[in-house]
Amino acid sequence: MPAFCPRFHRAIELIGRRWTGVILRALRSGRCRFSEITEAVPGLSDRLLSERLKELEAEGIVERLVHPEFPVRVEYRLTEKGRALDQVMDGIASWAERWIDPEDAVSTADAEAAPVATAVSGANPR
Amino acid sequence: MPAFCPRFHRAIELIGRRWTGVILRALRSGRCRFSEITEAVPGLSDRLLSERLKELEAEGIVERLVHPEFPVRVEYRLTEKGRALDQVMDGIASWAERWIDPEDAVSTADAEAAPVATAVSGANPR
DNA sequence: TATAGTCGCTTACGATTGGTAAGCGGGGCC
DNA sequence: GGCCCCGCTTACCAATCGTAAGCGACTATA
Repeated sequence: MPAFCPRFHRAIELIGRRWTGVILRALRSGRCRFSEITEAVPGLSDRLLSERLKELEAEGIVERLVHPEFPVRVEYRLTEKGRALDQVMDGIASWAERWIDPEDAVSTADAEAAPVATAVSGANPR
Repeated sequence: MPAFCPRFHRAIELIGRRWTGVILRALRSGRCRFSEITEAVPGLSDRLLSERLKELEAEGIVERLVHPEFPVRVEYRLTEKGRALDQVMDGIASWAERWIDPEDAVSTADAEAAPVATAVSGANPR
C-alpha cells in the first residue's frame, strides 16, 4: 500500500471539509431543502451551507433542483456519486458509535450550537 | 435515521481535519517516524504534522513512543481505536478510486506539493 | 399603499486556522 | 569551534470560518 495516494487525499479533504459530512448525512436522511438542512444541523449557518452545497454540486455529489413555486423551493439531492458515499458514512457512524464518547460529542455539539459567553473573556486559550 | 448525530459529527470533523486522513494513511502504511511522514506526504509541513499528531494522540487514535537513542527517535503508532478506522479509510479509498478523476487529484496534489515558481514572485498584492 | 414575512442566498467583517520560513535544544561528527 | 541531524516550536501573514445583516422575488395582512 502506498503511503500517499492523490485520489484518496482529494477524496478525504473533500468530504472532510467543515460541515460537509453532516450535510451529506442530512441529505441522505431525507432533508432536501436548504432550510431543512440548516434546521437539522445545529450550528450550521446559511453562509457555510450555501458554500458547501456549491462545492458538492461542482463535484457532482449533489444536484440542485429549483421549483419556481411560491417562496422559491430549492431541492438538493445526492447523485449516484453522492449515494456511493453511503457506505463510507455508515463506516464512520459505526466507528463513532463504538469509539466516540457520547458526552464528548454532546459537549462539542453544544459548543458549536451555543458558544455564548465562552469566547470573549479567555486570557490566552492557546 | 436521524438527520444529525453528535457522535458522527465529532468523528467526521476529527478525521476530516486538514491532513489528518493522509497522516493516518501514512501511519497505516508503515511510516511511523515524524520525518518519514513528512517525506511521504507532499505538502505537509512540520508544524501541521506536529499539531495533528498531538490531536490524534489526545484522542487516543495514535500513541507516541520515544526511543532515547541516537538522534532522538520518535515513533507514532495507531492504537486499537486508530486501527478501527482502517475500514473507513478503505471505504474512502474505494470511493476515490471509482469516482475521483486521477487528473483532478494529481493537479490538486501538485498544487500542494509544488507551488514552486508561482508563489515567490511578486504580483500578489493581497 | 404600506408593512411585514418567507426562502435562499450574498456581502461585510472580525476571529480562528493554515502555510511558510526560521529557530532551538540536544546530541554526534569533523 | 562549526556543522549536521531530528523533532518540534515560534513568528508572521494569508485563507477560511462564524456572525450578522441585507437582498430579491413574492405573498399575506391591514
